[in-house]
Amino acid sequence: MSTSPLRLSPTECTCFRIRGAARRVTQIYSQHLSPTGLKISQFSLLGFVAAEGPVAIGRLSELLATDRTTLTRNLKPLLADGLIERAVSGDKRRHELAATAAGRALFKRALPLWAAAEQEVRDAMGPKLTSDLRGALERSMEKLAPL
Amino acid sequence: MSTSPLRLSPTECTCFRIRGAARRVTQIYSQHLSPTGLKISQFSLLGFVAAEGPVAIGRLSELLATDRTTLTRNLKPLLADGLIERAVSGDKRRHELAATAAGRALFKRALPLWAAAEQEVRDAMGPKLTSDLRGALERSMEKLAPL
DNA sequence: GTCATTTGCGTGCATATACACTATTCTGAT
DNA sequence: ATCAGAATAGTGTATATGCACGCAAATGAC
Repeated sequence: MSTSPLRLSPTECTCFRIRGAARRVTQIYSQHLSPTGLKISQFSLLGFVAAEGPVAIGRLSELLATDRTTLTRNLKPLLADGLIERAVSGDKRRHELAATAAGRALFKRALPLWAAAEQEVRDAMGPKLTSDLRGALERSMEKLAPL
Repeated sequence: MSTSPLRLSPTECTCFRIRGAARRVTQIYSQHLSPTGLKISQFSLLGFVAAEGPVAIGRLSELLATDRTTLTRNLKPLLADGLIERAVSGDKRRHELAATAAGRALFKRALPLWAAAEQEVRDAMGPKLTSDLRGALERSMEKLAPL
């Protein structure tokens, strides 16, 4: 079910564009979050673990749309810093993850900094573009979800 | 010049969303480009170097909206594979980069694979969402450009 | 109960990303 | 001519990303 023909110009590459935008946005959030020592990925990861209670890596992988093995490594600094802890459940293969008290406290401290980053982006782009971008991203993720 | 108040839900984080979409889109392009041995970043990098003729890293950094030091490392495999070569110009600080014949040939071979990836994304998302997303990304990059 | 299969994870390897810092070269003021 | 400062690029360190592969535990067919 092919659509219209494509203008062959790698400068217009959707992948290039979205990666560039991701880099730029990441920088903005990183600057705001830097006082906490958390990277934006760690902030998201910690937030999901805190919200989902004890959760296995495989489940997190689905929630975050991130490769399982990537999460294994991204968890390392958070485990080392005592922000997240693991426990084994009945199924000894499964490694349940939960936020520690320190982890929840740090996330709470980071929340306003995250909000400031979000606001900076919103202020720079304006409310319409902000909502357009988020809508397009959300719909794209639905359409592009792996089988 | 603050806009409307913000709903405090990291699940709705713009950065999280755009990074997730970038991951997914990157996977699609990578699969298509894999026969060439080029990653999508390398494809873009090679394309820009080929198009811009001899170009310095600092200039590439602006064109690609990527940190200069990131480019230094991303160039390594391309230099090692003889796809790009460096030369010193009059200014001995500046390292001019140019695509080799092999580099241009490989890029030419990669182009249809890139186009297929672009088409797959377009087919999955439909023409309207594709154009909406690209428009939003383009405008976002303008608004978020660093000072 | 046994064993092939499935499931859940971690590792090895390679690339991508960027901040802080360093080294070299050029430029302009004196 | 000299030298302070700007311009250009690389390195050290740390995280992010995912594919191929291997390992152990659970499951199901018999």
